Amino acid sequence: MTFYDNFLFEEIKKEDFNKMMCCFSPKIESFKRNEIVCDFGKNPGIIGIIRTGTAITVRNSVNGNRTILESLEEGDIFGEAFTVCDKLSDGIYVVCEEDCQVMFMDYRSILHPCSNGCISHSRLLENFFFMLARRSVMLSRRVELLSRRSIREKILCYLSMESCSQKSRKIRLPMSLSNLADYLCVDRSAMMRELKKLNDEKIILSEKKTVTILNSNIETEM
Amino acid sequence: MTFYDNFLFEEIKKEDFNKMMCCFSPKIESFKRNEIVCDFGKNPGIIGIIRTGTAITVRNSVNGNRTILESLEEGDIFGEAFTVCDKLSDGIYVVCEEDCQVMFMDYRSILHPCSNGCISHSRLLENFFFMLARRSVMLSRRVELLSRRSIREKILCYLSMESCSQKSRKIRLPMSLSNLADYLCVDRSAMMRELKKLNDEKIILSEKKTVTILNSNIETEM
DNA sequence: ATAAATCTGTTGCAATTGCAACAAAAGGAG
DNA sequence: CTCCTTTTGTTGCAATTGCAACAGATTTAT
Repeated sequence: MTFYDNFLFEEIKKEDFNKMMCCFSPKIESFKRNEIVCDFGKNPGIIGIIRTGTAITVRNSVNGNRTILESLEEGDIFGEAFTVCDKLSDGIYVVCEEDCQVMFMDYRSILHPCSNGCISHSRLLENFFFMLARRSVMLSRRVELLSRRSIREKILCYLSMESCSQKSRKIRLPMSLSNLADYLCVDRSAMMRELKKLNDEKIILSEKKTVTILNSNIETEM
Repeated sequence: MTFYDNFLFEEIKKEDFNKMMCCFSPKIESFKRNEIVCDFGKNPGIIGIIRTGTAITVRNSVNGNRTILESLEEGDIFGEAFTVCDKLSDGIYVVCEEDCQVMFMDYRSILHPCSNGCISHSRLLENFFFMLARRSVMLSRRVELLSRRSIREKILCYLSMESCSQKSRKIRLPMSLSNLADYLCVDRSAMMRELKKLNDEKIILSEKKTVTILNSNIETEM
């Protein structure tokens, strides 16, 4: 997969792409597991696109809690939403999970039509818009999840969402249980305890990274 | 304020606006306090713009918890992020706070250039993009807030954000304390208790809807 | 192959939080 | 002004959650 294959350049001709690249002057870098891809505290206004590999957006607070704000995969875009209040971007990083390659660009070069008058710029804008909309949807789901008041509700909400997107009652967890706890913003051991309870009550059946929803009226319980 | 004055139509000529309105076939409706402006469960794919008044996006879960997902003010746009998984839009409503007037449109009519070939459609798209970006930022902040593990951290995070956007240590709360508790997704009485503690510890000074941050290193405590 | 690191699974205990219930204050409607 | 609704402020108690600390399993690195 090349950067050209990214959804951002969908329906844009190769020559227009190359022309636009000159306007954007993008930087391409590679990262290994656990390396810091981007420190928002130091790079406000930057936009990155994951070409290969995976990464996570995390916040490390001074009292030692690590929170996973987002999971990033091939083709995902990051950065455009942390460009408001510098203070709040502090402690937020993108960290490489599986070795990845990333393209960095400046926020404004996408927004403003290039002086070269690249013909496909409006299409680019539209694509970017779609990506933002998708991101907005993802964030809404996240808020939806985090607004649940108890660990049980968070787990069930998460499973319901995954079940929905995986189109099956049998869900394969896309991350480790430790990371899931960080994602749900709860204590890992407390989450394990709750998972066990849900198993005992025969509401779910979980083994390793596979969870099956047994109780059919989960949606109505949330 | 007319709909034409909305940010969505920034830099779009009045005649182009009128022409586009034919393509969008928008519906304009008025609402009184506590009336349901929109039920996402019944209207997927709809987009609304608040012309006057205020509203909130809430989710009523069957076990009686009410969660405020968003506050909507004049010029705000809602709906575009709840168009994924129908099941999850269930129980989510926009409810009128202060009497308001709303314009409803179809999501797709903005995305796709009208067949009439309205000249300003690309500008409209760009404006819509900005609104989405702003929304994305807002949701990120929300996730940022809700990912805090304790009530104390949530309060301090909220105050820090408000202080940042109000550019002052003396903050005027834009909602009632009851609504703030719903916004932070915590029990109201527990929040009151924590507010009292913060006052006792001289970290904040709160009286009615005015809160002053006394301790200067709040950011580092989160 | 072996060591090191990470992840899973458990538990007791303490702290935080939610719940229920109430009284007082404030705000709106007639 | 007076009633009625909403909001604020409090508290005891029970339930949930986080913390700390393990041991075993699994994965990754050398």
